Amino acid sequence: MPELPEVEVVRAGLERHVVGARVVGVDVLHPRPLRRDARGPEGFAAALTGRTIAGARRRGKYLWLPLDDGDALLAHLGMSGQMLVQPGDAVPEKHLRVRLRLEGAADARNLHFVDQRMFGGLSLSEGGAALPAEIAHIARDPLDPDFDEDEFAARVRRRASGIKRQLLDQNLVSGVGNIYADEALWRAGIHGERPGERLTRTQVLALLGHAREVMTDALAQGGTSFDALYVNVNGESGYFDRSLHAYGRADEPCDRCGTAIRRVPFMNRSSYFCPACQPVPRRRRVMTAGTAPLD
DNA sequence: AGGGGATCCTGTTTGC
DNA sequence: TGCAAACAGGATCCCC
Repeated sequence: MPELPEVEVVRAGLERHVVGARVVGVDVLHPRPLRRDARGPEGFAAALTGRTIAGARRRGKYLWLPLDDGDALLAHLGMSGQMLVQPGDAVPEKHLRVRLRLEGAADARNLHFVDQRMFGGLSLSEGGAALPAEIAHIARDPLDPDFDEDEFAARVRRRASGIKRQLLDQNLVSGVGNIYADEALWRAGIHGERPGERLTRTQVLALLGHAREVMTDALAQGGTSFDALYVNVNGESGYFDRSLHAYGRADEPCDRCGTAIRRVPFMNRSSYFCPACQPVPRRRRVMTAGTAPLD
């Protein structure tokens, strides 16, 4: 599942392989990944044809390719999206959804948007070269030098919402997904259901530091594919096998204290945590039906 | 307004 | 063996 490190690997690969290329044709094999583009599949294809890719940028889990005229091709990988740079005669992947035929870059090939589950997508953003308006609401990510830690801590501490939900709120901080959220919380020794307003500023900043660290570590390992011909991301960076302490480790011993890692449902997915290192917050007293209200 | 749950997708895994 | 349910989850939408 592409979170920030995986998307950054893709961005770097695109920068290397497709910047300078001109789009000479667009083949739309499935309309769904273009649902965010008001032009529709045909309009998207027509509008993109003839443009030249001028760069490759990223914010959080979004990436965009600025075009030479100030517009941008905006992309999100969703959960299963891939951007593959392929030779012109490549056999289409099973889940190939959109193919950009390229010409003119140093090693011009075709760019394939492959996405099994199609939570991801592409769109053409008018005037979006610097920052697409469609993602203006997405916060900076922890690896962005302009990320404002003080503001982040202040906002988190103003909300009653659980800290994991806040970590996943792309309006507060971007790039963190379910996996790295659990890992950062494990490293910080904080339970994801702790209300933001009950954390100290120091705790929030430490947690943010752990999130940054776990993503930097993953990036360092995923970075080995920078030189690969194909820009690829499928969540199998190798990082997952070696370095995860919490995510996906239900019933396995905690690497820090040996207590069995627990899995609980969370937002239609799962949260993993160590019940000893990350104690479940005590519920505040709730009025029960039989309790007389205070006068 | 903030909080929290539902929804979209498809392929794989698990369970009866 | 076969079918159905559960599961994976980023972003958005909707209701309270």
